Amino acid sequence: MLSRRGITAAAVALVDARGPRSLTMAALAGRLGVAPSALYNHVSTKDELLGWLQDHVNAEIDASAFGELGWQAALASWARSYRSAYARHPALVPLIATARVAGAEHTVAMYERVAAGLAGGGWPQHRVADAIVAVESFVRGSALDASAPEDIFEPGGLAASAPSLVRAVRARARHDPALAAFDLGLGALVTGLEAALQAADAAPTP
Amino acid sequence: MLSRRGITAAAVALVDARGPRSLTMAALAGRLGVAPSALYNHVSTKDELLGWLQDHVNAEIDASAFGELGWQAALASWARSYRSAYARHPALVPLIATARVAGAEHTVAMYERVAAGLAGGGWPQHRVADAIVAVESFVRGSALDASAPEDIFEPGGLAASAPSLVRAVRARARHDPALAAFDLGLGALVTGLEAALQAADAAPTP
DNA sequence: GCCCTTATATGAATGACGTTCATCAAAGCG
DNA sequence: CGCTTTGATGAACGTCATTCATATAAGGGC
Repeated sequence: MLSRRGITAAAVALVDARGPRSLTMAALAGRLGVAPSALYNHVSTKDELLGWLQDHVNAEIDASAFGELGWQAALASWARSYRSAYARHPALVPLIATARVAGAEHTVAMYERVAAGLAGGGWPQHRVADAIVAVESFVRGSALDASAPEDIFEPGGLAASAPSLVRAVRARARHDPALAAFDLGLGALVTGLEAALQAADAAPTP
Repeated sequence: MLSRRGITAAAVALVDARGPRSLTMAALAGRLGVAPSALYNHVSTKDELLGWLQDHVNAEIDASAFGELGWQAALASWARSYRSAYARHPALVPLIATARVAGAEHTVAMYERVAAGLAGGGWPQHRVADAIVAVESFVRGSALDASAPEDIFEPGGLAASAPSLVRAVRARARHDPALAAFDLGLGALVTGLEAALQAADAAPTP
């Protein structure tokens, strides 16, 4: 029988195997051996299904480092796991990147752990959400970048007008350049957040 | 007569006024006083049109601070302008965030200026692209965040299981929290990148 | 001024796709 | 053993991107 779990798993498998455009209600039903209309007894809309997919991927994110490590290392560990989860399903990224859902079970649980970790690590209450959003924005943007074609920076016919860009792209690391950019940015972000926290401690606002 | 310029302008106006879902080839043609099939004499696919829209928004981004200011301030200025451009068209974000196009005129020109600015500011050639991607990922992620509904963090029925999250959300700035998160993250990113550059200068890699 | 080429608009048609609905079968329960 | 509920079915609908044969108008060479 159909279930949220089974539908979600089939959808993920379908997208992983055949790409984002192949996720149609008909194809999904086919993979489940069922008529398309049968899906609507369990999910009310395709957008809702996309929300399920997002929460399913978010469930793979490991935020357990909070409590074991300092907030800096834990935040970095969370961000890396976050990125890995999306990198494991690159074809899913364009589908779920723009679909943000409130109240999804695993997603809320993840935020809770991060928020508790930051507050416990000394972050002032009114900056916790901002810090989460900042890091999450970076991770999601990086996931988007990693799921894009690799030749994004190729200037094509405009190469002559963009010599510095061409030089920079040529000098880039050949192996997984998206990951190199992520590591650089994540390290910078955590370093900078630590500096911001210390500055705030020195001159606290009521 | 139809032109790329006119089609792009009409599409942007349509999305700004009526939302992303309203951008259909039929609606766009209607706004231009023309039959839908006429559009295909000028644009070969809707995806290509989305690429035009992205380049059009990117054309609004101001990267002129490079050369006038130090790379840190210039990078921050560029990022802020980047975010503003997308914030001016929030309904466009979900349409163009995932559509990355290589070789778009204004986009390449923008990258060129940033790459030249970073290289001129002392960045080693092989890290320039990574720095650009890191900042851009953050900005695009932030744009995605800003275009999402504001109640994303509301845990709904799961509030009882997420006390730290609820506290953090309640303590957030009431006025434009997405901007507060962006400012925190951007400041941190630039600070951290400066530290990374200095560390690289101290121990250079061949 | 006339023909020919080229560029562009048109309207009808096509094939996906998401979604709805009346119908039907099976399972659980008294 | 009948009733109710749950879930599956197949046909239908409306929307959409895209194609194509056709028509029209403009421009250039003679």
